[in-house]
Amino acid sequence: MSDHEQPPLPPTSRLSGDALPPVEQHAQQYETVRNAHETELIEDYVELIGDLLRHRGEARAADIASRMAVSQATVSKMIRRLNELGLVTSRPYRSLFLTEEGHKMAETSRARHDIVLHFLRALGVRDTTARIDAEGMEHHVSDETLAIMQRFTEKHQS
Amino acid sequence: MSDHEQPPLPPTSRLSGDALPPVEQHAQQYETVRNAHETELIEDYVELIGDLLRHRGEARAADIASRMAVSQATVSKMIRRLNELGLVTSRPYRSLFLTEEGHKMAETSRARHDIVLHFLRALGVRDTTARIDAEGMEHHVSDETLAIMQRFTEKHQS
DNA sequence: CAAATAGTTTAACCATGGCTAACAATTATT
DNA sequence: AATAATTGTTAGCCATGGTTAAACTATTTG
Repeated sequence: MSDHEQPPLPPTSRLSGDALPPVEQHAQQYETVRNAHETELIEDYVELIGDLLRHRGEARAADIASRMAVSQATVSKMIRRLNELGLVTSRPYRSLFLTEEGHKMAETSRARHDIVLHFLRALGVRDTTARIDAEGMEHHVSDETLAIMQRFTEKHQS
Repeated sequence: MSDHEQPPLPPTSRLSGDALPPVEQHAQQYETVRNAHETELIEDYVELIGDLLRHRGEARAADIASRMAVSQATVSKMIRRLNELGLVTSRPYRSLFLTEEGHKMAETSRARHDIVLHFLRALGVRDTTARIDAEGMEHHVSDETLAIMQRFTEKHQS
């Protein structure tokens, strides 16, 4: 369907029963996933804080806790981490705010999230399902794939 | 804990700058992702063991370690867990084998993995990227989306 | 057959991200 | 203003999934 630059597909378009990828490539796949996992949660928190600020004007720990379905203690601990990472500023009993860097991360995450979500809907996935899938998928979609998803969505939007 | 967010929420499908999903739905999204993470690694190991058995006839800890880019100690520990979970059988210093249940999990994972991978390629994603993305995405794609991906791939396969 | 090498396991450690329970501070109610 | 309720923090616990280093087993080879 896509007449975007067709990548030069390797000679072997492998089917399921095919050879394993070479060790280094295989290893790199798993490494990429592990690295994604490290930043995933951080990004989720930052993205949510950004969303809360945008829509509610403030981001309180209690809201984060209920939206993430996690205890307040967990959120509190996480906020300390985000603070150490220079992503948020927080004064006790006050709303959180994002630093410059945190804001950038939130924007990037939200953009990525939206692209995936809209793509899934354009594909024909039901809204509720699309939201759940997007939440999980967003951290594992490369920029290359993201670009393709975006073009696809634009094209298939009536 | 109680939810003091009362603003009326507009109907679902709107664009990025829009209202947050209702708390329960939002919470469920994150919960689903957390649950996926719990089984993800297990499935990756089992899937890899299945692949090694299929292609190499045996699955040694050393192979798993190098393909996962992880230390042998980590693999050893993980194998113990898989054992406790009734997914593999292992005798010390011998090749691993999958139990009935392990085999089923491996098959399911591989099928899911293949659907995502083929879908990405059909979309126009380059092979190397598709492999990396598929590895990360496979555990976060619902059955509904999976079915849609499969149909898409069949249709767009030239 | 003994020794070297390769493979496997164990022990001890670390960071992460959950949890509960107890406490502290703020805000709301009466 | 006093008290109640909500919100936030801290401390201590647990499981997971990594790590290195050392010990043990199996296999290969001189």
